[in-house]
Amino acid sequence: MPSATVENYLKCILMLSMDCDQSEVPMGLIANSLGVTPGTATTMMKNLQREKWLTYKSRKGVTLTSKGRRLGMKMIRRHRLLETFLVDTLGLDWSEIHDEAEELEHAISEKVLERLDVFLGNPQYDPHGHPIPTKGGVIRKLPQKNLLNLAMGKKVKIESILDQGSDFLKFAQKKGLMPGKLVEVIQRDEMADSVELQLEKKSKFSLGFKSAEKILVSG
Amino acid sequence: MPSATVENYLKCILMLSMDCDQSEVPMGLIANSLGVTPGTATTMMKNLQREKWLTYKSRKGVTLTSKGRRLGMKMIRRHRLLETFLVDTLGLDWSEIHDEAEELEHAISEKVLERLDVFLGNPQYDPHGHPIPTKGGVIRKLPQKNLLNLAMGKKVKIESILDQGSDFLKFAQKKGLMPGKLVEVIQRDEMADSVELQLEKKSKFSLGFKSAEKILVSG
DNA sequence: GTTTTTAGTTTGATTAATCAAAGTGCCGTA
DNA sequence: TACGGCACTTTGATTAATCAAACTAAAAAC
Repeated sequence: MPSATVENYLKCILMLSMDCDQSEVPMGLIANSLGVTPGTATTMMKNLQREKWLTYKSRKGVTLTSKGRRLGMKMIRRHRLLETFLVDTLGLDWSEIHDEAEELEHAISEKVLERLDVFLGNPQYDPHGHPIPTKGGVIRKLPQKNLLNLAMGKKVKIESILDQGSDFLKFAQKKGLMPGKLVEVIQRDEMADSVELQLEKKSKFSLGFKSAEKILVSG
Repeated sequence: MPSATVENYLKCILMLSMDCDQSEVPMGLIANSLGVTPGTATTMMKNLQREKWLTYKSRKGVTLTSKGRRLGMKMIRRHRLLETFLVDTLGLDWSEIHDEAEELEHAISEKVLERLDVFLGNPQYDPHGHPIPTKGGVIRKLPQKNLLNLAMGKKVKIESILDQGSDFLKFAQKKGLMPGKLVEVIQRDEMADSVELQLEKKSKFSLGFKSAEKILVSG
């Protein structure tokens, strides 16, 4: 059985390889997103390679093996199903569930997870709009469009929020930036580095480029 | 934050002190019930003493401090609420939930636990009939009567099963020995070391003394 | 094409939890 | 009161995960 630490490394590497969209993930990103020193990451990569979770090329980065990808995907599935449970069943706020799921995902067994999946009605997306991988490890793609790269003056539907931080999520909720809501970009100011938004039945407000990029939309 | 290991030691010591009904718990019992060597237990006790979870007297045993008792009780509460959830909500078999809860109890936060408690309707007993401590750490006493020390020829209600082993629980379920069921001891054979039982709408069967002692009853 | 910077690697040490095996204190029996 | 045996303690070693800090390779800047 892989330790919780191993599970975390593999989930992290899989997620990084999914957004960078290239299989070789550099040390720096890994160390940074797990909050460990670069030396720790290097040492760990060698151990993970020894156990065939990934292949490691010195000063290049790592690539998951299929065994590694499978475990990483399993962890994402666990995490997102747990988040869904915490919000839908227990009624927790979507800004406070990430850390809870982060712990529980290492403790829940396959059997309990599959029961939970049935209990929740086989949800496709978690409360933040992130796709939940199937048991077999298949995951839907996220939309490419966001509030920054989008054509102005068109009403679109919010699909997903790419930030797990409690502060950002609290803010997003207050403003109504949640999956399913309709929104229109009514202005874009390159100098001010911000876009102006209009949500249905809400007053206008603006969002910096960096934040706007985190809101994925469709339609 | 105490580690999962510390949580396990304290829960174990509290449970031992509750059934031996004397505060000083000897090393041997602890090492044995946690499956570690005596040396490991001794070393650990010194560390736990350093952090004020208990007091340790060399070659005598340990006594929990109130801080230690509080944590131990919290773990029992978590364990039993989780078992209740696994059976009542997810529909797992009562023989397979102990080990699942054993893992989850270290990962669930206070906040999630209290939500779960509300969701389950503040249950008083877990699926095996064990009392669930309150949030404040108060726990009901188990009945003293069991199928061995009981007067014969009297119909009594099963309250609790004192064995977490999957095999025994599967057997008990098959025979109908579950909390709430009515049972009568119709014979007792000292030589054969067994009692003969009659459950409502079931055929007679017999149980060894050791097993009969594990079935607590009332009435 | 050097030099500087940045990213990554190595090394030596630490902490928590464990074991095996050698050592010790105590209790009961003779 | 001396002896044996059992319960407990000590010691030395191991494993996983981590860090700080010294080191090195490769990429960027000049």
